[in-house]
Amino acid sequence: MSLKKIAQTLGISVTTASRALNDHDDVAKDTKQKVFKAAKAMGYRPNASARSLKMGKSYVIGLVYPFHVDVLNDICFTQMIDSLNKELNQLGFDLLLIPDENKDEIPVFHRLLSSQRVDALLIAHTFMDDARLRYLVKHQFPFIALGRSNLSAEFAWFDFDNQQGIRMAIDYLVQQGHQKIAYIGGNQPLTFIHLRRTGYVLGMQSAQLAFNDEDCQMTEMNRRGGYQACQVLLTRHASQIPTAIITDCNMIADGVAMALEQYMQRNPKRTKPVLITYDGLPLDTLSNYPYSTITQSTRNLVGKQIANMLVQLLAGEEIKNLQVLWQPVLKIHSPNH
Amino acid sequence: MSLKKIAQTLGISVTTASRALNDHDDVAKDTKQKVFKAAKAMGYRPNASARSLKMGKSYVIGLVYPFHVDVLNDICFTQMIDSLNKELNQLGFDLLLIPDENKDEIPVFHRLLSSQRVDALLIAHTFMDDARLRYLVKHQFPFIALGRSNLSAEFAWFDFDNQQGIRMAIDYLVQQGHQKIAYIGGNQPLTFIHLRRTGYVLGMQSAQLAFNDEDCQMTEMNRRGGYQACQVLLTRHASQIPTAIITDCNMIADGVAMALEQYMQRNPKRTKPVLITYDGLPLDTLSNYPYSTITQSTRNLVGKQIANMLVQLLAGEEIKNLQVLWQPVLKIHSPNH
DNA sequence: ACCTTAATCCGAAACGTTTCGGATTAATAG
DNA sequence: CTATTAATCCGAAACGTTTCGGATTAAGGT
Repeated sequence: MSLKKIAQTLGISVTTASRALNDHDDVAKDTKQKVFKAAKAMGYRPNASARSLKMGKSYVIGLVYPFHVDVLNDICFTQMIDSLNKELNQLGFDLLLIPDENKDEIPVFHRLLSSQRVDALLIAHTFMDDARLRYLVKHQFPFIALGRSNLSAEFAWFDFDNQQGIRMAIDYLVQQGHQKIAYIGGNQPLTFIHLRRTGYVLGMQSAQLAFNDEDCQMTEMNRRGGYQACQVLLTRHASQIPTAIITDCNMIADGVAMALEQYMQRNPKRTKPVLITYDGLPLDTLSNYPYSTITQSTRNLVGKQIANMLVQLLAGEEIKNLQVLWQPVLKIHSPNH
Repeated sequence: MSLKKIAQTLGISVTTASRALNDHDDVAKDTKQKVFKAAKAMGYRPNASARSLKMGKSYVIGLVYPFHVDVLNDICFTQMIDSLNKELNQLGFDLLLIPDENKDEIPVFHRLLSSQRVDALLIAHTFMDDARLRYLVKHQFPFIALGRSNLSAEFAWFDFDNQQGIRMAIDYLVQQGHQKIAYIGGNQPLTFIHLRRTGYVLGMQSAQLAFNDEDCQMTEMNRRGGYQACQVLLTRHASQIPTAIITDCNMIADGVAMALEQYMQRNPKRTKPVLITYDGLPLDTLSNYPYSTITQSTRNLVGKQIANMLVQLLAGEEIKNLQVLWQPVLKIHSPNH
C-alpha cells in the first residue's frame, strides 16, 4: 500500500500517481480515475510520516489543557473538543491531546514542538498569568489560546465576552427590581473566571448597587464548592439573603441549585432567590430549581470557528486578525415552559 | 536544528552524530559528550516524521473511547489516562485521543491506521459486542482492549475482575447477615457493566438468596440515573426495602447516596441501608452517606501496566501473554474513622 | 511540411533520520 | 616489522512522499 505499488500495478510512474491523488491538473482525467480506483481498492493512504517529512507539516494540532476532573466535568469543554476534533479531521488534521499544567518549568509540550510533531497548539483554559503562553510567544511557535490572558505580547485567541455576559445578567436582574445580587465563582486564576467576576463588580457599580465582599463568593470549581458557598449566603439573617444569585459555571451552579432547593424546602414561605448560571446546569443534575442561563447557543459552531482560525494561522494570517470575541446570549427561564 | 547542522558545527559526520545521540557503542566517549552537549545547546530533537519514516514506527499510540460525558465524568477513567499518558511519554510515545463510537460502519480510526500514524490502539470501554475490536482483528492491527469482549478471536486485553469484585461485596454482606441485597447498574452494553451485573446474579445464587428482578435496577450511568433507581427501591413497602445496595460505578453511586440520605432524613427510625459502590464516590459529592468501596487501590499502576503491555505488543509478544486480569479490593467503611 | 502550444507524463532530487558495510587509525601480538 | 584486532569513524542508501524541471506526444495553425 505504497505509492510505488500503485504505480507499478498501473504501469505509471510514482510521480503521476502522486499528482493524480492530489488532484493536480496535469494528469489526464481517466488516469486520475484509474489511480483513484486502485488506491481505494488497495486501501491506500499516504504514509503520514513521509508526507509530513516532505511537506514540513505534521498535520497534527496539539490541544493543551490542565487535566483536572473539574475541567473535564465541564460539558461545554468536552462538547467543544468533540466538535473541534470533527472539524479538524475533515480538514485532514488530527488532534493530539496534551495534559499540561500552567507551571513555570519547561512545559510538557516542549518535546512535541521541538520534534515538530505538531503544527500548532491550542491552549485551553488560559490563566491571567500564563507561563505556557509566554513560552510559546518566546519561542515563536504558532498557537491559538482559547481564552485571553494578560500577556503583553500579541497572540491569537478565541474567547467569549465573559464580562459582558455577566453584565447582561445583572442588567436584567436590576430591571426586574433586584437589589441584592450575589455572585458565586471559582477560585482559580483562570482568565474566564477573572473576567466573569469583573463583570459582576462592574455591573454592580454601574447599577449603583452596594457591592459587598460577602456577596461575592470564591470557591472550588465544582458541585461541592457551589453548595458550600451558597450555604454561606443563605445562613444569614433573612433580610440579608440575596434575592438573586449568579454563578460562574455549570458545576458550581449545580451545588447552588441543590442548596437553594433545600433552603426553599426548609423555608417555603420565603421569596425564592432567582438563579442565573453561566452555561446552564450539568446534564445529570438532581435539582429541579428554575434557572436562567448565560450561554452561547450553538456550541459546535465554536469548533468550526477555531478550526478555521487554525487554518488561517498556519497559512500565515496576521495575528491581529486572529483575535475573535463572541457575544454570549441570556436565556431567561419562563415559568410557563 | 537538524542532525546535519550539529554534525557540521562539530566537524563530524551525520552518522556519528546520530549514533552518538542514540548511545551506540562504536562512538568514542568524549565524542558522545560533545554531541550531547551541542544537541542540548541547540535545542535539538530528532524530527519525528523523519524518524518515524525511517524506523517504520510512529511512536504514537491511539486511545479510542466513546466521547460521552458519562464516560469522561468517571474519575477512574481520567486518572487512568493521565497516568498512562505520563508513562508513555517516558517511553518516547505520545498519546493520540480518538473519540469513536461502537458503530458498525467504518470506524473513525480507520484513517489513522492506514496512514500509519499510530503504532497501536487502545480501546477503552469495550462493549460485549464490539464492532471496533472485530474491525481491528480482521485487519490484523495491533491493539490492546481495556476490558474484555465476547469476540471469538483472541486479542490482547487488560481488565479487572469485575465479576469477582461484586461477588466479594455480596459475600461480605451475606456474612454480615444481609438477606435483601439490591443492585443498581448502568444500562449500556458495556462489558464491565455486564460482568458486574453477572457478578451480582451469580453471587446471589451461590448465597442462595432470592433473586428478584426489581432488586436489580438498570439505569442511566450518571447521578440522576442512580437517584431515580434508588427511589424505586425505597418507595416500596418498608419490609421490602433492601438492607444493602450495591452500585455499578461512582456516578450512579452519587445519586444513590443522595437518595439514601434524603430517605434517612424522612425516616430516621428505619435501619440504614448499607451502601457498597464500585470505585467510590465522585470527588465533589454532596453526600455524607457512609459507604464501602470495591476498588483497585493504586490507580497509576494501571497506566504503568498498560504502557508495559503496549511495549511488549509492539515487540511482538504473543497475544496469549497479553491478557491480564487484576483483582479488585474491597474496602470496608469502618464508622470509627 | 514546419513551428507553436497544450496535454500528459516521468526521472531525479529532496525532506531528516538510521544503518549497513566498509575504511581508517592505533594498539597488540607474533 | 608485519599481521591481527579493536576502536572509531564515515559514505551512501533507504524509508515514502512531493515537486522541479524537462521530455514526449498530439493537436492546431500557418
